[in-house]
Amino acid sequence: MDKRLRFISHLRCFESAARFQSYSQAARELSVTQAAVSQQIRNLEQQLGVKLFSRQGRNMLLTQQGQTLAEYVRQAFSTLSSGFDKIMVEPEDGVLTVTASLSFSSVWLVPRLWKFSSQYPNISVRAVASAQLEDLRYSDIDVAVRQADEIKADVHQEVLIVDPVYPYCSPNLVEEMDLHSPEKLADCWLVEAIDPGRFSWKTWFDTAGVKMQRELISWIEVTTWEMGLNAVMSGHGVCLASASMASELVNKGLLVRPFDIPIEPGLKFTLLYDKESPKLARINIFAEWLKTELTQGDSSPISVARPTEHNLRP
Amino acid sequence: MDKRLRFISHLRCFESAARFQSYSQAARELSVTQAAVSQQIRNLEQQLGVKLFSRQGRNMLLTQQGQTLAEYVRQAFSTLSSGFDKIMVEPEDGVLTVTASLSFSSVWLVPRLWKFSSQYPNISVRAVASAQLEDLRYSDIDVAVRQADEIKADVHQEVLIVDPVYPYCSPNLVEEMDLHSPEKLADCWLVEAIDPGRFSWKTWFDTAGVKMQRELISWIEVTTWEMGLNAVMSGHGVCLASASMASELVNKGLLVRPFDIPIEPGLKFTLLYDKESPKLARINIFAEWLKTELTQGDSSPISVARPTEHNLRP
DNA sequence: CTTATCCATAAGTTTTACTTATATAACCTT
DNA sequence: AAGGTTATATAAGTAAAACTTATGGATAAG
Repeated sequence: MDKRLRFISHLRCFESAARFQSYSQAARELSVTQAAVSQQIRNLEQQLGVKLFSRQGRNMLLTQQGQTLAEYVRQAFSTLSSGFDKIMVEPEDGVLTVTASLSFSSVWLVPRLWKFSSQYPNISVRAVASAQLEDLRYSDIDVAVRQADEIKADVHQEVLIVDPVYPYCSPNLVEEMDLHSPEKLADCWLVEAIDPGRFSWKTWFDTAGVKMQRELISWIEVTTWEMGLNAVMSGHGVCLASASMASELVNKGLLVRPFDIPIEPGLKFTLLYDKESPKLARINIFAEWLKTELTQGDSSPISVARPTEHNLRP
Repeated sequence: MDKRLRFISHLRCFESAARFQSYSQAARELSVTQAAVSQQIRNLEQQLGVKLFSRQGRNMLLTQQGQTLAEYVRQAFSTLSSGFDKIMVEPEDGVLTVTASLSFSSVWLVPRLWKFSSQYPNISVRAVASAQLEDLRYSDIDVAVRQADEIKADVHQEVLIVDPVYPYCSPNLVEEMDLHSPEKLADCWLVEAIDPGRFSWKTWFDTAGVKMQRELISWIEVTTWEMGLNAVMSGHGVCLASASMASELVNKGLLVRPFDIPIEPGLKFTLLYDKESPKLARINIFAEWLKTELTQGDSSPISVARPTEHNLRP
């Protein structure tokens, strides 16, 4: 056993710092402080008796010897990763833990899980609702589905669909309020998220070419898409929602889309998982099913206003 | 950065245990306790979620997955060792620290270092005398020369010579005591080490075919070969010493070998160094010089009794 | 010149890796 | 069968390593 392998744990810091040429960035990657990285590398240099980095202002450049070692370390780490991959593969069958927002979980995912289960009876899906993205690398959660324009996470990301966002309300309200033009919406209660971002009623009215006077409208504020949908389903105003999320309710005749005017680009649905997960086989099956289900789920609305001339849709 | 590399330091225990199929032997190799190895491997198995060993009575057999991982780890470690080798090579020039027994250091090595230095002026040798073999892997000592039949050490060993052991005394004593037959030695003071092992006067007399009566002989006990040589050099009796150690003194006419009857196999001189030392180039130069010097140093004695018929020498 | 960013270092804190002690099982010898 | 030896497993305790926090110095950019 090579005695120099006693310092093997230091090599993680070394390899990361070598790649970034920066201790701070290495520290971020490894989720430790800069000082920890600095000390580990100093320690490694002392033990090996070799100077691996030379400081150039704020950059840590590799010495010739540092470059040589970095190459070998990279190769060794790659070999180890391959070894781990080889022994850590789980079969397709088994449990899969999926996390998504409360809205998506309750409105979309959970109502459809029976479909997945009947198609893949040997895969058991456990749904976990969470407001934030959960850790996918170091926790026991395997897959996440999130709705956001950009997700900062150090895992694999895959856009499933970009879901247009339309107004939705109960069928009764369409008749009751005679909703045949976008302007008429100003007479209704409008349901809006506390922090809607791009998916605000203002954005929609702009898209529809209608001038909105916020102070003349009655507002209902909600914290989740689900709450919005639940509100309008019982006749309380009109809300904005993505087509997929509303599709089940529309299919059941509980909601209609009064105007076929979307906010686009719509709501991005992203699938996230750890590329190094031993459950990759299982995750891939779920991902395919999810993608299919999301794209097929956008069926035509039962009742909808015709497009105006400046907003033609195929 | 592969998150599974967090467990990289556990892989030392794993690889050793895999090779030995024994935690105890791994523990010995790594200089830790069996319990430490057991816990590290249990930890690794838990973290990876993979069973790596299965117990068969007193053996720890690798599972299929354990075997697979062991192969990858071996390969990765080999790559790292190569990397270390590549960056840790020192040039031929520089300092070399040599350890040897007090006797060899003072009687043989130090008096000859000027020869090495003039031949290799860019290599500076530092001689360290020690009663025991020093640690060559984790200390700053590069090379050891020891005299012993068997040396237990986890480093590279190379027999330099097997040096015959003869009686030596001052030239005056040969005349004074008329030492023309081995039997005459019983009338002299005999110098012997406290724990001579194979190199006792009894062994020599047996070799010479002379019956020794210990209680009729006057004894001087010494702790080192050097002390013995110093004693007889000043006329105090006869001591046993290896040819090389005595050669300088013989050449200078300070000692003679009264009888050309050796104890053989003689005293084994072994060179030891760490095969992974960055100073290998330097060590090899020193080793070659040492070997040459030791074999050339066994010159003929100035005054010696002729061999008897049952102890002919070429 | 000021501000921001980066690494180096010392001191303190937390976590990991180790040791010791003991239990259990397997193996060997008489 | 009994007794002794050898091997690993585990719990509790200890020591060492790895980390954090705080601070200083250097550099780069505005």
